[in-house]
Amino acid sequence: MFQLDLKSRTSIYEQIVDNIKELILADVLPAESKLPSVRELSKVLTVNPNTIQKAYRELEYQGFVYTVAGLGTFVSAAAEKEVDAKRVSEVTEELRRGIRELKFLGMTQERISVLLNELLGERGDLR
Amino acid sequence: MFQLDLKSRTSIYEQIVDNIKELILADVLPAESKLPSVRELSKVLTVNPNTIQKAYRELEYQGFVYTVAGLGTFVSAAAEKEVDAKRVSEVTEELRRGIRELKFLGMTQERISVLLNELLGERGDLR
Amino acid sequence: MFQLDLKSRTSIYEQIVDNIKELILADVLPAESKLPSVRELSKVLTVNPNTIQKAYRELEYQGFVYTVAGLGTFVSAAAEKEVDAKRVSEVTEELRRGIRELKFLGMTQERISVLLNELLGERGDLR
Amino acid sequence: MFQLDLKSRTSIYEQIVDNIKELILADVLPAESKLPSVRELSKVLTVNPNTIQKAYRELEYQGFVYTVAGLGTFVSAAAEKEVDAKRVSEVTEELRRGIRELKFLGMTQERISVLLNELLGERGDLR
DNA sequence: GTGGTCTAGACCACT
DNA sequence: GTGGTCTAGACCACA
Repeated sequence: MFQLDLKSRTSIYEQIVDNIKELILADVLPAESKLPSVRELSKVLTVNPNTIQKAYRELEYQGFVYTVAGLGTFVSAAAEKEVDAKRVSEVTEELRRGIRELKFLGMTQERISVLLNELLGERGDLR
Repeated sequence: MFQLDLKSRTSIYEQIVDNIKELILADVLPAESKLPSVRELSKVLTVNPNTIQKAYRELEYQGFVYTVAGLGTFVSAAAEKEVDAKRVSEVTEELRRGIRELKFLGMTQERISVLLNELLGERGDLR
Repeated sequence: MFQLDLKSRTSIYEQIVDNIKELILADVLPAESKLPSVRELSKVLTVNPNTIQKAYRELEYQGFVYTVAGLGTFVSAAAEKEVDAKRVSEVTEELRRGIRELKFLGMTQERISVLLNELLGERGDLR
Repeated sequence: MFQLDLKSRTSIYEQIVDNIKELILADVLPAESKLPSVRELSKVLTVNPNTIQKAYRELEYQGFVYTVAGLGTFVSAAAEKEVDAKRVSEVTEELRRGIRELKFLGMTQERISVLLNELLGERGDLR
């Protein structure tokens, strides 16, 4: 399904949240499709079930999935996709900092540009 | 100098790191200028000296400042050394996350591309 | 595991760093093996947990171990990443000092050269 | 005379000691020649006089110089140059560690060899 | 004065 | 259980 990077400093449950969000947005997991059960995903990723639980709860809180007791967890229909202007400007600020830091570290503008295009292109099939 | 948000989920020392990096990158703290002493900043921010020191140490690891015991902590000259590959890959990872999140938030690849080019152009005279 | 010399002029956390590096380099602690937990080692060495953590953090900075919060600290695989230029230049500096000191001590350049070649040859099968 | 590297983590007085030892061993400062006065060197290096004092005291302790009150500090006649076997083996151990670490960091044996020859050659005119 | 280290002990988040 | 952060307060070495 996807891979975890244990060496990353982002916590495991957050990585799971991010990856599943990505899969949903890329339509690999379409609306109303069923997510793997907690136990199942727990085995696949060799991760503690509690950690999966936490990730699913977070996804639910963020409105990406909903849970039906006894049946499983399902992808929500796309509805809440208004662009959150506030969050956008926050992330923009983060990107600004990152780019500034790359300049500070001595990368030329050209190399940064190449890098950004690569990053943008990754899984760039989101339309 | 700047303010801390004690309610924030980012730790105090990280906030200090971020803020000081910001000041350095914006050239408010120019190269070779002296940072406030650990004890001084500790008083100003009403934060334990150990916490300040942790922040300063982190800034040193990231190459933003250098320390002379008995004298103080000073801003490093930008990019005076070889490009720090490790730090670059860390920042790259941050940018990757940011770009991904903009996609989450519903921005099209094209709009993101425009945004990135704007950001890259700012103060583009660093070359 | 190893012993500390409280009378030494090198700080406790540095001694811990050095000792663990030694164990890793000698493959006593192989890649992916788990280090003792902070609290555990803290008890064994009768040293404050903060001190152990400082040592572990330093080892992480130097690329010898990685940390997963909630799981533990693990030995990194050797040279899995790009050669860390920063760390290399630090070690180079240490070597420079060592060679200089041998000259101080009266060894001729030729004898030093022989010595270095011997050292380089040891376990030369790493290539 | 020589330069200090404030960014180095070795303390200033230690750098001074090392540099002067080097000058003595390279015979730039021959036996019985006079060292610059504390005040003089203090100005040249823009360093606190106390720091110079400390360096001179250390050099005296190590037998490299002697001080005549009111006259100045002078280089000792070379006498104590028996190779200190114990110290040699300590330094050798440090070099062994450093070389092992470079291997760990992914440098090939050949590159290390080149590096060591460079280091050995620096100021290699010690005979 | 400066930074650096260490302890004791508390609290939090993640697995 | 794991690591991570923070405080309060002490002591040391260097400039």
